[in-house]
Amino acid sequence: MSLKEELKLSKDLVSVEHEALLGLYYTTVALKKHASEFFAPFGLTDVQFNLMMLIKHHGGETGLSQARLSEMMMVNRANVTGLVDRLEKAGMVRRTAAEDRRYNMIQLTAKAKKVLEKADPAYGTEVQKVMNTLSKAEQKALIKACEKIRAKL
Amino acid sequence: MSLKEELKLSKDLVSVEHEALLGLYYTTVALKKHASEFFAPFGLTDVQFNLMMLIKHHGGETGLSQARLSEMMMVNRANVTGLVDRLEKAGMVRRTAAEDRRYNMIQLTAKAKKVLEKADPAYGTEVQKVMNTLSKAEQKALIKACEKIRAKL
DNA sequence: GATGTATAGTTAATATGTAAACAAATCAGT
DNA sequence: ACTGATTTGTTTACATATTAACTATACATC
Repeated sequence: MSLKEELKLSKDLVSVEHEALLGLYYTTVALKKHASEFFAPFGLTDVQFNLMMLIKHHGGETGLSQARLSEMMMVNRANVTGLVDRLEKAGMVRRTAAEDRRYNMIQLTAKAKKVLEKADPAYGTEVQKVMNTLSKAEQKALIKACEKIRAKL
Repeated sequence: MSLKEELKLSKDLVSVEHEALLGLYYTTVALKKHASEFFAPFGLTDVQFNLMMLIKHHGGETGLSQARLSEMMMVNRANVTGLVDRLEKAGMVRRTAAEDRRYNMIQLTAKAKKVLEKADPAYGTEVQKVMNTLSKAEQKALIKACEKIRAKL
């Protein structure tokens, strides 16, 4: 369904460019809401799951520093402080000292690893289900289009 | 540039599906940041601009109710309360009584209309500039792909 | 007309995001 | 070795978003 229909607008959108922009925006909002609902039964938010997945898949033995996490999540350093605070309080990560004493290395706890054992493959399946609405060619075209847009920003 | 490069990942992403999803997500984040910076000189956030544009273009003589705004912005009613509070405090909108006394009809002030006179066309130009990285055909394919994804959610 | 149901807006608690200012630690160049 | 610049993480103040519980109003049906 077109955005115009979904939002019950009486007028057409201004331009195809604008429609494409809003399409991206509203689709991402909808995807985030879907992810939120998906992770609720695991006691996680989508952002918390993302942070934990980054450590699981890219943290190696040491974990990741908060600065590296903020870079990978494309968010401010200050935001990661709060995210790690809440995950630490929930018993999912711990802050560990590094050689360079400016860094906190963030590591997953056993509890987090156990939760991810279930949540990770389940989410993978869910992503497949949603995105396979598009053919492989369409998926690749979407990736390329997004890359072009990001390059222009 | 690929997401893998942008985020400086050492490993490939899990699947094309996942890459497409993350591409959408990170592109929208980048677009929102770009919009934020664009509106800062006007003393507006991107969300505030959006809300005001909806009233300008779809509010007619009466303005829009908060419930209708929440529907068009795909956000919770409770969120609109805060948005309107802040815009009212800034002198950009006013709450007006409707026949049905459950409704607040939100209208633009003269101050808001004056700001939008500049911000609206300037933003239109900016959107063209960013999105015209894609051909019209690519834009339409992007719109279609987004519609298919939203239909699956 | 009374009653039950639905809708609109607000409030409170919480999560996520930003920018700016700060302290502590490290690095670079002399 | 010292000095100045940079980097990391935190704090504060704020904007945006959610859910749940609440009030006020309107509607539907008997």
